[in-house]
Amino acid sequence: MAGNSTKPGASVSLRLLALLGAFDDNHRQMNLTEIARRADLPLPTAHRLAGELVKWGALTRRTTGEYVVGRRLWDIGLLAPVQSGLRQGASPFLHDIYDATLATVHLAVRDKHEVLYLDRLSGHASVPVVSQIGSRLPLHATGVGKVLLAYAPEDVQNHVLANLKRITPYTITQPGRLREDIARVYREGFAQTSEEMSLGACSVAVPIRAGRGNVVAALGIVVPSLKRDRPRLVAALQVAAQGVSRSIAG
Amino acid sequence: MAGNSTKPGASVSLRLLALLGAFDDNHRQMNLTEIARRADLPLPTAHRLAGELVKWGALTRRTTGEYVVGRRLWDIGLLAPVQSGLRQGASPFLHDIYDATLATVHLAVRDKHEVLYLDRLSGHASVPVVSQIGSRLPLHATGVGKVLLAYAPEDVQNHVLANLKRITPYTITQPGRLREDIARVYREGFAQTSEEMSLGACSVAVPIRAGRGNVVAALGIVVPSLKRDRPRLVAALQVAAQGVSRSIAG
DNA sequence: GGGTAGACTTCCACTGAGCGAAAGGATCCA
DNA sequence: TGGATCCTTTCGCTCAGTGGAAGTCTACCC
Repeated sequence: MAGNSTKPGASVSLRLLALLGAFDDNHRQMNLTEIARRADLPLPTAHRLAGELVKWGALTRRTTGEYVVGRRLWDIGLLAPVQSGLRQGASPFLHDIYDATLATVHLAVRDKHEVLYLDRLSGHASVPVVSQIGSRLPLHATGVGKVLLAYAPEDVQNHVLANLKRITPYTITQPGRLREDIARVYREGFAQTSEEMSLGACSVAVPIRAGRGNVVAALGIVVPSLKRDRPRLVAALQVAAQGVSRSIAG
Repeated sequence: MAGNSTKPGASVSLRLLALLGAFDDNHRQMNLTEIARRADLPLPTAHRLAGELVKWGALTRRTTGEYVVGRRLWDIGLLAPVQSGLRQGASPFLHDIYDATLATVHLAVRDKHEVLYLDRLSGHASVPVVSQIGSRLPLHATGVGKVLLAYAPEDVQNHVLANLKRITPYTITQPGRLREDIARVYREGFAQTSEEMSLGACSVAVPIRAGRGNVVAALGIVVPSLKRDRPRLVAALQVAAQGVSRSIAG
């Protein structure tokens, strides 16, 4: 850019985007100093750029001085065709499952080596869960994640199996055990977890297939405990998954 | 910016943001020429900037050459605290209404002189409606809009009443009639429309209040026709709106 | 009330990043 | 073959952007 930049090669655009990229799931609200640090920009630069973003509506500045993502960016973000066909097709079936089970229901896809949550339904009485629409969680510790992992290409499986991070005491961190687990998922057509992602939460999930069998997404629910409910939950999920498949095929 | 710009005063940031701003509800997918025209940028400039946005993930380029909003922007947009308290608090109640009525359910707020849809539920059998999450519609032609208008400050009401655009043959375009209508809404606590926004769709809506009475949002449903169902629908909505109020207060 | 620390804002001289007219491809259709 | 439409690249000019430094503001402590 112009002038005496300390980092020639970084364009204004990149700086601006770096500034936006400083926001994530765990940093939804930051003061100027923190943004500058995370975006790796000098403070005056961050100040100027953030000011422009605020003026346009991409960011909003709270009265406390902290910055948050603005409504205009929310607007534009919603225009993204992030699986919009899948999401729209699946929406009614998510309700159906919710009605039948009153559990938190998830629709997720694999994004590289993580689960990306596309949609989520939860009611008055559902277990509190960490996932939010748009958030990403590890493949190996969630129900939908295990499903997506079971049907993922081998290189993805290998990468994930080589990096099993412990999240709770019950997270599966031995590659061998997880490999067995996802082989079972592949055979039986559903996955389950027991407090592997968060204590007090168990989950069941099934694949959603498009056309001639390839898995494009996963449908799952989170409940406080599985006990003898599992067959019923799996059945409900499988019926719904079939419906979603038909819906996105048409 | 640097160089021989034809429009001194327009910073890179503004150009970049103008490029993003070219996308809206009716322009989710555009070729380079159209983006350049809508953003009011020379084509080579648009090309360069769009390239940077694509590289970062703010836009995605389809194989056809058309640009769409990218997943990364979707991600970041979802971090916006756009009434997230309201949306989370209201979500279970939207389900309740959906379960009770099987109609399309809306949660909306007023954004300046328009309705902004925050959330929407619709099922297998719902009437097709134009609204989407994040979209804006006129205040005077929708159920939720009339509610929000009825409780809006006088200057907003005046502005809207002075600009009543006809959308269907049944849209109310006479200021006098609409003023009466919203006075009735204020008195009776609910609004209705009959094919004023789209043919074959009627709606009922009620206000959601925060704390000591001020209206912060509206809850509405869309059905093919009202007939004698109205009292039942209004009752369901009012119960849910009470619940939302309590939920966001706590 | 003086001192110190931390975060935010403004200033300004230097300069290379960004600009866009123009030219060059690519693709399509008649 | 020739025109139409869209996309991509080039290149020399120049001013928008940069960030160190200085100034402001608030909070907290002794």
